[in-house]
Amino acid sequence: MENQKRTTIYDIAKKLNLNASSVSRALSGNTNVSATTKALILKTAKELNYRQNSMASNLRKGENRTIGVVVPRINQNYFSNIIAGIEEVTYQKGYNLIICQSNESYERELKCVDTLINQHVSGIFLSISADFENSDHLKSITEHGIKLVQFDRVDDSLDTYKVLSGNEEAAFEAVSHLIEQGYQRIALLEGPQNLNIFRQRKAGYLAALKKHGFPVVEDLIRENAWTRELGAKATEDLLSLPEPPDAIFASTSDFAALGVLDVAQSSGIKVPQELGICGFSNEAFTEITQPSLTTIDQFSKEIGKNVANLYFQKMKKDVTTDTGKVVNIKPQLIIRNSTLRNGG
Amino acid sequence: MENQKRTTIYDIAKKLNLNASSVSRALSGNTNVSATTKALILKTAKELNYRQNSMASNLRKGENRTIGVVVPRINQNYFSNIIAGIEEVTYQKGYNLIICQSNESYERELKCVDTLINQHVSGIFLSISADFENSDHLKSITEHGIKLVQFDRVDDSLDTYKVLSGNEEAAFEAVSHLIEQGYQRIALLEGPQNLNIFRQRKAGYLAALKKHGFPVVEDLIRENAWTRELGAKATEDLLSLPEPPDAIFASTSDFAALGVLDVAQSSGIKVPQELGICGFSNEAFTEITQPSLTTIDQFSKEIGKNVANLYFQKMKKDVTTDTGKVVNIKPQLIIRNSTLRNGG
DNA sequence: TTTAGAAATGCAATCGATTGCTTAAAAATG
DNA sequence: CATTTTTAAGCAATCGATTGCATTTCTAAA
Repeated sequence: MENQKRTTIYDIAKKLNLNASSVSRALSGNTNVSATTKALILKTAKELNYRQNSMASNLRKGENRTIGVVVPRINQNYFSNIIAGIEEVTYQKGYNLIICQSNESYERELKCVDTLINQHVSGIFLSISADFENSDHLKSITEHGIKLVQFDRVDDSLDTYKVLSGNEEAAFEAVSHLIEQGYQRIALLEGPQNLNIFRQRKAGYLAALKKHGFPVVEDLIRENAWTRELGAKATEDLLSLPEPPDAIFASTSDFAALGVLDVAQSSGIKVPQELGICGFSNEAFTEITQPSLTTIDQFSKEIGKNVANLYFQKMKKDVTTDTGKVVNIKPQLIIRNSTLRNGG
Repeated sequence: MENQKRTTIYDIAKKLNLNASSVSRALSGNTNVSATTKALILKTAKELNYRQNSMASNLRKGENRTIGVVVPRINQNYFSNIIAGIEEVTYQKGYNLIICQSNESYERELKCVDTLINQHVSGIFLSISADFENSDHLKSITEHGIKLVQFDRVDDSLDTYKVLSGNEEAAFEAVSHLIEQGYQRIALLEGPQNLNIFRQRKAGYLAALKKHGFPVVEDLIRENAWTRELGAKATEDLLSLPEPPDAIFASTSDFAALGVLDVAQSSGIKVPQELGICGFSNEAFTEITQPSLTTIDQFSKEIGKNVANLYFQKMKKDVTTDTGKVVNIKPQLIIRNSTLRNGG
């Protein structure tokens, strides 16, 4: 059962006293086969349990209806939803997905890309890892004639297809909302600045402060606070300042925001009265916490669909596009109780 | 850039006035090549930006270091963690993963399996979809010489490699715990009975009742309540009974348990005093709800690792195995506030 | 210097499917 | 019935890498 040879078109041909080319034509729905032999071929193919060898077929045809996806982690809601969105489109087109995780490691990202290039996939959809160094491997992708679509965490300097998230505007909106709610000292939890998305979110934060005439207090900006634990740690630090913040924008993730909430609750600080909290990504749990968390929805599944559609060149009408190579999905601020201290 | 031909070993051979076979040997680290030419070949390979065509290589060698994974949904914590676990092992072995979702559709599951067979993957790891009909496609997998590992939702009748979860014991434990806490009328939210895992959980529930001399009340058993909404609906029904339950075991999922909690809170019913709630799967949010939810951890990442290890025949020692083909990962009851009405 | 033995390289078939071209058979036309 | 046209089927090369076997080159021992 292990080592049996699988039936090929030659087996079918031999059994029917035909040439393999006729079998191939019959199976691929080609016209140049008589109806009777075609029926015969199809019948014996089923009998012999024949399956096309797509490796041979792809090799000969020089095409490969397979797309590689590289994400930092698949067990994160945000990314698995994107993948679900991608898959919805590629499935319909009859394309296969090879999904790889970089595990936020640059080295591993390189390896993933390498294997995908060797596999001769026809497209690669990629979101770069946290310890991103340079984009030689991305250039390599296009150099090998493979279509690259970057999404979310992209290298701006490369002229590839991209699906972006309007991080700056979203952060701007979030901070503006906090200001409108009367918060005066708004802290920022920021992510690794080698990733464009975190730079953009910080820019949005700064822009909002500027617009409303608020000073930028360096002490209120904390680096690399993007897990629940790191968020909690940063919050403890912040709250022990002589002039502590009255709101924290966890621009890195909802997990960081949860860490903030943890500390607030254990220190008896009232949210949203004494401390406003805003996260990022609209993870499912943000609706469940007490109080529920204000956050930003990025429409991850939509992002995924757009990535795939961009690949297939079928863009939706209702999205912003620049050069025809870039799609912007506007995120949405979801206002919940963690920042609502006056009626709105 | 699109249609350029990729360099092959023949291009390298031609440039160096060598035969392709030498190039192939040099690149595959074979011994029968002189050190000088080997160095030369490696150098020009890099210059010409050569990448092995794995389709050609696999075709010739008749092997394919690729494994297909079929899951109902990847944007569910439980499954994406399993995949993460699988990937951790397969990555080390230099295997690629092709991940497919059946979206809980039997028809689509068939298609996934079909494509994977055509791709000549060397293994398929699969968890069957909710509207499972029959396992002809699974038989087909092994008939084509592909090693099949089923996990979680498996077809018991097939003699394949399996990683199971001890659902019955877990459910038994959970219900026993509820009984110990003094709950008297324990309701069950059950899932589609065509899936073995839900049958097993029900069996565990019934066994626990029996052992403690509790009657089985049909009215307290509700079918197909496995989303937040359906869980809420079922709870409303249950609570309007003349003799409502004082505990609900949402054996289907934590999402259903969340639905139960929703209704309890909106009807002012105190949890755990007036109503005990227990979920299944230990989703991340169960720790966050107020009160936190008692649930069952299935060690999903562990399951994934074991699936892959079973494929590679390297089993851990600390797990139960039957015939050497089945691995059991014992789940663990996580007791939290939603069922703790006396000190324990 | 000759020659056995080892090392390096070349040759050609192979994996399975596809496809341009040629030939054979059948159908249509005069 | 002869000829042209259409249709069906076969032949053989191809995709790119691998590998058993044959051949050449080199090394070292006689």
